[in-house]
Amino acid sequence: MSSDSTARNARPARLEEVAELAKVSKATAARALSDSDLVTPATKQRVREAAEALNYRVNALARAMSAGQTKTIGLVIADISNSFFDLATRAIVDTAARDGYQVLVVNTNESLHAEREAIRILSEKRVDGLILVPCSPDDYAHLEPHRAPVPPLVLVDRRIVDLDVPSVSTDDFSGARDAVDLFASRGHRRIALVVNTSDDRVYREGDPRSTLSTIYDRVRGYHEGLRAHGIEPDPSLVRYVRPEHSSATSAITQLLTMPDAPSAVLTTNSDAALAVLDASNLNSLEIGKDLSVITFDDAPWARVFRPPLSVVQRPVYKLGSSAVRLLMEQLGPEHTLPSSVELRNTLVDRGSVQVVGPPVTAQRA
Amino acid sequence: MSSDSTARNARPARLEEVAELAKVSKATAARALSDSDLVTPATKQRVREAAEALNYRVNALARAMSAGQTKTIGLVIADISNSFFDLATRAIVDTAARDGYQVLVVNTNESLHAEREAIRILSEKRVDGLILVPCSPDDYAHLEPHRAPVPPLVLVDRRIVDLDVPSVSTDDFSGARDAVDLFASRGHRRIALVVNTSDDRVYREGDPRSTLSTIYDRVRGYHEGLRAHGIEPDPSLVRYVRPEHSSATSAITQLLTMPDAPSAVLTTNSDAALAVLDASNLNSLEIGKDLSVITFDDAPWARVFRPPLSVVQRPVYKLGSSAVRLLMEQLGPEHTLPSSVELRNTLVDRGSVQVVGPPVTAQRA
DNA sequence: CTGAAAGCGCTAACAC
DNA sequence: GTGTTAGCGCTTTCAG
Repeated sequence: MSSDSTARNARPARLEEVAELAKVSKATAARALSDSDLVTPATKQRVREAAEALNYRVNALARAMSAGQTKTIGLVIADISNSFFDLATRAIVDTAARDGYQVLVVNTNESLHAEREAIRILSEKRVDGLILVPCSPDDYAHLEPHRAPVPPLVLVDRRIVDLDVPSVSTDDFSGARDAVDLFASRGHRRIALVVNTSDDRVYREGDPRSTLSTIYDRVRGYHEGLRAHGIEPDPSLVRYVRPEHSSATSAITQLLTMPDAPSAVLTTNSDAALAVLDASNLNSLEIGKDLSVITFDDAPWARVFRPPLSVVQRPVYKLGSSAVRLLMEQLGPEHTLPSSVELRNTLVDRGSVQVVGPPVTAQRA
Repeated sequence: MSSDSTARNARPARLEEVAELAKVSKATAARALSDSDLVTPATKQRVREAAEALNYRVNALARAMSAGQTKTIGLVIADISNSFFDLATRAIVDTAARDGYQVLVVNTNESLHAEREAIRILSEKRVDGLILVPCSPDDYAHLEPHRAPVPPLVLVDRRIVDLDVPSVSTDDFSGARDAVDLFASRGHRRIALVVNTSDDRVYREGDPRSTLSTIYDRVRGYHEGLRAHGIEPDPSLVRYVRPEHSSATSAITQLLTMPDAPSAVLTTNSDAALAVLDASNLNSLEIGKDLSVITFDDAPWARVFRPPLSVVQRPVYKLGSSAVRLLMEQLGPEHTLPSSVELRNTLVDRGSVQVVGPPVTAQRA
């Protein structure tokens, strides 16, 4: 039944063939298909029918070559399957589609080498722009607009202090501070912080260039929260755990079973929270009773858990869609370099923070 | 400090410029960069240095035009942010990268129209192949190799009965049957099935063409499980809920509070499980005690939940990587059309299925 | 309103 | 070994 012109493996029809069938030139055919005013309605009609008959599809490669744009953006993400990045990915894919762009996704798995490779490949494929979750706070030579041939760029989630590139992030300093404030106002004094990261470097006060910005902000916010309540920071209450669930669980077990163990834990993402819940189970600690918990990121299970988990809700979808918006501004005719955006987090107190003493109010500086 | 040739917005260097700088022809330059044997080591060196100096990046578009392949595959997925598809996406992106392919991702949000558009766009962009989670079991004219100019195709997760295209799926019939078998062997007789789908159509026995294959298989497996234990199917125990959490929760509340309510529930994915847990909370039903639960898909939170959830574990990562493998076989020099693959599920009994009567063994037909 | 032709940057077949 | 050249399929002046 199928005509040869459309059979499998048949080279798809070219514009020239459409033009021939419609008995016009390539130029006219092209104009007709792009609905140009310079073409007679009758001619347009003939061309459209010819295209339809041949099942014509423009070759976007050829178009991109002459037009100078691919209508494709690159997304370089640190870990797609992270419960946070997957929603962001979706936001980016959907938002970009609305603007007529498709998204070429590369996963770096938090490897700097992979990041460099990804950028090279996406540059070669001539993406019109790039959205990137950088994996290092201080190794960014490959991102410098003036050194490498990098397409217009937007950073998501993590900022890079010395790099003059627009970024979209969330106000994690306030998020962490507010979480600690909630703990302290309910009487907690031994408040732990579990930082989930595959990066080895730890927070160093006043040195935002050596830790991922998300981590830096959260640790700083944590300290600020303690300070506001006159609580002396105890380094042993801050733990860095790797993303692998098992290693995180054992590190946290150690935290929860140490002498003078914390009564409250703030975790930097929902995977770390799961590790805390797991460790609590293993050590027969009841959440919301023996141990209070707040986590960054409102995973779908957080509100269903018993007790429902209190969280620092980050506007993940908006993070992604804003990134696309910033990129589109750069791609627009204005060619403006947009300024960075910091979105607000929301502390949602659901039930995993118990009262252990009389209400306490912070003494903000 | 930056030379003009590499400054921002400067058109990236072309092969011709590299050739000029190295004082050779384009052809030689091209051969040198692809490390061909036909070039003197000395010449190679010169060309490489020239390329380096100009920060040369091949234009993959131009290469694709003459080479006839883009080294890009398209991924058309029904819902990226679904806890199941995000891992599959990652598997596909990672596996493809290992074969030197990048992935252009499009989300259809379960819309047939979006699916058709996605395929058109990806065809235009000349992807070498396509991995697709189809959103309809019976509307597939746009997927027919002999009707439309569709690139080599592999279906993931969902099969289409009458469409001769390789697919990768999991053995969900057995998964559902085994789950019901476990329930029944522990004495459950009122066993419900909660099907999470955005498709309106319901299961019709013997009609695998009108329901998504994943749903068809699971309902059939559920029935088979009941049959093996001599339990009469009760239509009121099978509920179709839409993905939106709130509507799912209310539908499930209705199920759990009806007269002669089920003592066990099997859910077709982890989102549905969350809705069941939520509804249980709202109605003060304790999981593993008042209500037994098994769910498809081993979400990260399932084993941390109390009691830990028993699940039908699907090999999600392998689902994705197998899809890439099947696609690569089609793209290979052999041009073989691989046969479909069905991966095995694993029933993991963790603790959300209680014993309500004496042990019972199935009477398999 | 329509057509002819010059690129876009690369690869590969064919000369030398 | 290296150079020349003809496409790949489209868009877009520039002529008419």
